Amino acid sequence: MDGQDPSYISNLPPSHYSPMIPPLTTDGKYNMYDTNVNENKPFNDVNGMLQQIMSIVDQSLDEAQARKHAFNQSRLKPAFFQVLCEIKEKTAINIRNFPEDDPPDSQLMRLDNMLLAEGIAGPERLGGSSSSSASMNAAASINDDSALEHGDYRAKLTQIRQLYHSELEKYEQACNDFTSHVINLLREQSRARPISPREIDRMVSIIRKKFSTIQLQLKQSTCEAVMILRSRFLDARRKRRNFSKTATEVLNEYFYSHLSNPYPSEEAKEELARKCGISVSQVSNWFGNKRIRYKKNIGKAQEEANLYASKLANQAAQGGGGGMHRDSDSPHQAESTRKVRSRVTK
DNA sequence: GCGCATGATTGCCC
DNA sequence: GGGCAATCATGCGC
Repeated sequence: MDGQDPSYISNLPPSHYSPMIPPLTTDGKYNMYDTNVNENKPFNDVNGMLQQIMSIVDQSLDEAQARKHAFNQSRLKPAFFQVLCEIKEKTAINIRNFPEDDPPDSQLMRLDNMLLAEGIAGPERLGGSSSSSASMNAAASINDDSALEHGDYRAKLTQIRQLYHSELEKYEQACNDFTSHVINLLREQSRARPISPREIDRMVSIIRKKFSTIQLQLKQSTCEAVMILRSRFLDARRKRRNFSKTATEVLNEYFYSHLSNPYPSEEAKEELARKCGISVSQVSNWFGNKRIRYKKNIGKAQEEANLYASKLANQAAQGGGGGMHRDSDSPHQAESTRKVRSRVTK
């Protein structure tokens, strides 16, 4: 197979392309004296026909329509059509020259994946990005300012999503309109010149490819907008906010009640994060800072340790407790402190 | 405005 | 990858 469109072969009857061909006479020739044909029309000789076709663009719409109708009725049209088929075959202006389908665009796939991950493409979900919403929720719950920032972020993300979908819809509509317009045009033209259905399909795929390039640009700029929004949000988060008093108390209670080993497990960090309304990494930061600053200022830390120790003792006496497991209750506090001190001064 | 407190970041080590 | 240490940047009380 040489890739040639099987429906486009020069020895096929012209009727293969056009249903508007006049009927054949008994001897196999076209009826040149069809009663429907106006004998006064200039399409009755080849030269006149060519001149009329060449000048059709200079005519008004009505005149051109009338001329087209006259051409379609002409006795010479089948022969003319046959000639065009042969010319087309000889000059190889046919399907074999079309390139094969391109492989899926990796850039497009990347953009699609990103838009999906950010919650821009795909089904709408509350809270926007799944990847970032968890940390944002944690950060946002700590105070009203960041809650506002988070709400603002989500609102802007929703705005981007809506804009993206409305633009996408517009492009798809325009693509469909343009495609059907071209299909109609080619079908209309196929009455006068050889255009196979496969060639029309090819043209449709070319148009769709052009429109997908526009969509690619839309996806690209949407991704950029999301990235900018995200970096702005993260910048805003970088502005330090002190933890709430309760959060600091919860963290300190854990720290001083685990002085012998102030290294919360991943589970403990998660529980502390949940209790304090902060993220796990913020808990890690806090403990990192606390350990270092405790070591650096052991005197002041000792006072604080005693404070929390007596607090915990009171809680224990009342049958309460912090709710989290402690490895050192108040009677052992001094011992724990000593352990840490020895660890510090090693 | 200044100084301290404190959360976050960075670079290094294990 | 977690922890440490230094540092940055901001909050906050005075």
